[in-house]
Amino acid sequence: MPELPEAEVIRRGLNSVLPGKVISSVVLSEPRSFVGSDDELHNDLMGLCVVCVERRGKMLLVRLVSNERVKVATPKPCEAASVTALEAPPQVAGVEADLVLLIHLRMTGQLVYRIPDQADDPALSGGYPSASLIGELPDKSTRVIIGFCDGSKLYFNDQRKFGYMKLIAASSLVDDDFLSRLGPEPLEPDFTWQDLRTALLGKAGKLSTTTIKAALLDQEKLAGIGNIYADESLFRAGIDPRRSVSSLKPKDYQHLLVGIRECLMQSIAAGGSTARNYVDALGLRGEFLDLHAAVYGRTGKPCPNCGRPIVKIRVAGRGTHLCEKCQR
DNA sequence: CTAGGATCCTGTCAGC
DNA sequence: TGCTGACAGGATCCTA
Repeated sequence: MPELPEAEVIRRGLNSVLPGKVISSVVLSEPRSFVGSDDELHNDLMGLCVVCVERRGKMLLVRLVSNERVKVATPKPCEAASVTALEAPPQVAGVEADLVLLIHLRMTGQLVYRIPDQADDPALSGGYPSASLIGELPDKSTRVIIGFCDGSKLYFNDQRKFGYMKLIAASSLVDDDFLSRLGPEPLEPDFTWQDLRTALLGKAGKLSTTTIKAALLDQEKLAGIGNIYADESLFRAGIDPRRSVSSLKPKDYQHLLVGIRECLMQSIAAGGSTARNYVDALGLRGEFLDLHAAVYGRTGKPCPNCGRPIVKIRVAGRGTHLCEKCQR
């Protein structure tokens, strides 16, 4: 399911094609997929020009300016070590982006960018893996279609309608219910294991009885980790997901931070991951689960470390995979 | 403060 | 073959 690495892979893909494009049409076939559609807010997208695409946790942010005549700055190249979003708002011809299209894919959302009559150009697509990534669009999972002046289109598909788009003023980003409560980014270069411990212990501090699995999934404590990377990170760190955050030693948090970073970076490099065929923003199949997953989706298969069967249990209301020998 | 469950929604799959 | 129920899990909301 789309987590931080999937969002980042999509962000990089879209950021390589969208900047400079002017929105010429918006088709909304599922009102609940666009927050504020009752007010026909989506009509405000018309005529806006894309500045850049950023990411915060699992959320994508498409920055837009209303003046379509402005010259768009060249998007910054992506650097593996720096995937930070919400940096200083980009300047376009001296004007800050004034609107932001927020996109959260939740569980089954996907974004597909298509250029008609250009079979040579690979379609950009990413998110939840389903045939809609490579099939004819729109289809029955298509919720929003954003058309651009050059004829290209961005499809927002979402089988289960949990994801959403939302248009807000750039100045209101700090007030957004979701964004304003998000925890720190684990891939921030200066994010230390002490920061990780402080974040996961939360408000209750050393008295917290929350399980480490629940804490990792809590976006207010740490941004971007979902079920797959929580399980994989804990395996790499050798930590039992049922342990409480307060029982973990400094060494555990050191190992955990390394595990989290390794998982996320490997997945981004592999083009993301999902339970089935994952197609990244360049139309390639993501390979994280195939190549690097040790426990997720491997119930009953041998632990790559000790050979004992991976077990699946329930922790924090989620399916949780672990090796009971290697994780203590 | 926390845990746990239900909720949103649809597609898939196991079992009968 | 076709039905039924369980399951998938991101985030929110409610109850205990």
